[in-house]
Amino acid sequence: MLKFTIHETDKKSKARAGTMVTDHGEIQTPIFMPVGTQGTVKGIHNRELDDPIKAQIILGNTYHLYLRPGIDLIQKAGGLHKFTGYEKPMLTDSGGYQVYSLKGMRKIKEEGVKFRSHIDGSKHNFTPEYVMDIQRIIGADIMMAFDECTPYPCDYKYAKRSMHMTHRWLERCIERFDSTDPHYGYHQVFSPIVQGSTYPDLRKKSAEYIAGTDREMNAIGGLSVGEPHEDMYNMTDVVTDILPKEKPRYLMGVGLPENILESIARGIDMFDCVLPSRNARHGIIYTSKGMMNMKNAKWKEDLSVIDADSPSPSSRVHTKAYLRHLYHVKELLGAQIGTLQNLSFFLWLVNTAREKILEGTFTEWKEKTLIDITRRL
RNA sequence: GGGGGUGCGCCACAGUGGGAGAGGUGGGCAGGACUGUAAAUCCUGUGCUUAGGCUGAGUAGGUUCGAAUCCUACCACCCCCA
Repeated sequence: MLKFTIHETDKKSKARAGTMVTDHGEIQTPIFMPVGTQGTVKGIHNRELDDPIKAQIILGNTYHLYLRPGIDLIQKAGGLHKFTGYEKPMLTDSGGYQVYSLKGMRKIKEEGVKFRSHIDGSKHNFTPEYVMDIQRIIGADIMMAFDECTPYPCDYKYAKRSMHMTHRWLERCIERFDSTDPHYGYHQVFSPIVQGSTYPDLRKKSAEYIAGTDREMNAIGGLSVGEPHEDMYNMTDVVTDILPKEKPRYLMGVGLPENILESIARGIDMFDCVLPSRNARHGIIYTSKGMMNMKNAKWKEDLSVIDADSPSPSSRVHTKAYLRHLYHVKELLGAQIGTLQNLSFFLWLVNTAREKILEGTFTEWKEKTLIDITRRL
């Protein structure tokens, strides 16, 4: 069973600091989960997830791992932990996000989703039941429901219909999940996902429905797909007022550093986002003093270190001019140093938020920190 | 030394071979985007300008109403022969 303990709740916001205990280890919340879609967080090694990043849990993706290397091999290897050598907690996304991002290469029906592989165009059929089976084989500590992530903007009629279908799919996910056992001897948590686009009444309805399924944790999906930040925050607010306080809440796909702080304030415990890792490969560096586009000419001769306060040693040693050079000549080390910097910053951000919640100074710290981290250097 | 070929925009390569094209592709350079990873990716710009235009096809002449295109000389590079 998943144990979740809340140690402290902020007086001026809904922020909380807690601990989740999985069979692969503890997770101190609020937490940011680096995304490792294909069995690796792009650009870095597992041991760097421990040090300097201090990751406590990472993501994998059902759709991608199913296509390559395929579930037979993962099963043969003894699950994704064994296959990758990463023995800390893992969460798998269900492929619901690919229903959204691979639009044009899939067909959504009540029964499930027919995909065309983005690799070779081959046809595949994902049903809620099959996605549960695949995630059992992958063996992540947390399995996500198969949902439809609606795009933005999304008209009310479609959002409502999609939400109801996601709820029906959820029933099927639960039935299959509850009637099957883990393959590898450790517990797997199942998380349902709230949908409802940017409509408060739909979000409320969905949150009530999801809360009613009484699972070990809950997630909010369908946000950070291009809607204004105010909508994202409002929807999160509506939903966290309904989802049970005693269970972890996961806001899927979020986000920018400021999104994370604002969402912690609204009662979110878990985040994931490709932004720090992807942007690192594209030359965007996040620090506690602001963000930099390292490719810009302004850094060409800047021989000061990347970030003197960084948790990542390479950022304290190497200069901005050197990192810019690495990006310019497309050396892989640039992406590596950048990924280490961004992910260790994101983990620093949530860990510090946690400390401040425990100290009772979260809201003041958040307001001050927002000014720093949104600065463009 | 002789013969042949080629020279344009930051670079390379294609293309054109009397009516200009500030044209193509790639790269470089300068910006921008990226939120449960079809992404080490994608997009925009890249002669000057007072925004009307102006200048421009190795250099200098010439022929022509008109030349990147034809002619002459020179320069540079490439190939072949000695």
